[in-house]
Amino acid sequence: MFKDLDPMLHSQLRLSIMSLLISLESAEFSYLLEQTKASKGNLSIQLNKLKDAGYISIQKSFRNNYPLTTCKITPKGIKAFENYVEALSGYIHKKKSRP
Amino acid sequence: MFKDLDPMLHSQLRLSIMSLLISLESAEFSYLLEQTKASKGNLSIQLNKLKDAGYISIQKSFRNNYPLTTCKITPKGIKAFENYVEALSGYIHKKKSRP
DNA sequence: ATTTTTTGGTTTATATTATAAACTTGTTTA
DNA sequence: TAAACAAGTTTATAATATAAACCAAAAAAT
Repeated sequence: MFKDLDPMLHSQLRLSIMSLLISLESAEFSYLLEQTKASKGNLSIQLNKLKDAGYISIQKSFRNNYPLTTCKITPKGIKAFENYVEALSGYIHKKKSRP
Repeated sequence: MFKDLDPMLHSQLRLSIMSLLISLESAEFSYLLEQTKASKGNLSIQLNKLKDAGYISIQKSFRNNYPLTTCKITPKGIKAFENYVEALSGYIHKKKSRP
């Protein structure tokens, strides 16, 4: 009846991150921070979880002497996102008209 | 950018329950148990949370001498479900085509 | 007729999560 | 050179989901 929802994506912040990354070539930590309005700590944690799941890759470098964290979605991440959307659709059908 | 997802509905089991109730006039505890494949304890807890939130009403009665718990979605619950679906749609747009 | 099992749940305890607060390391500005 | 800022990370806490254990009444078995 109801397909299981991937717990890695069934989180508001992680879903927001994936939603952004799926339509961007890559995104910086600070950009994700702005867009999601998460706290830095929470964002850091959730990015690492997504990385550990293999859903994103994280590249660390420097820009103007400051650390720069850049994230990309992986093919596995794209697949997982598409699966999640597919599974969700089984839950969110609209209300049936009543007598 | 991203609307907040109502935490009361952003739970696999509670969303399943609401998804069932939105297209049924009412449903018994045992029916929800079958359909959601949840444990009885978990179902009991989540039904009470939905009731406390005003999203469903719970009617307790007896049938063949046994207790019978019957649930209905409320107008508030219908509205909340519709809002949730609306908010979600902002997250689950499909992948943009890449170069 | 009394022990055992089943029905239909509820309560309590535990494991997992999400989140914010505090901290770190290095850089720039006053 | 001390204070403020950048860009995160780590630690602690609060909230959640879930299952295990429990309970009361009814029915079935002995």
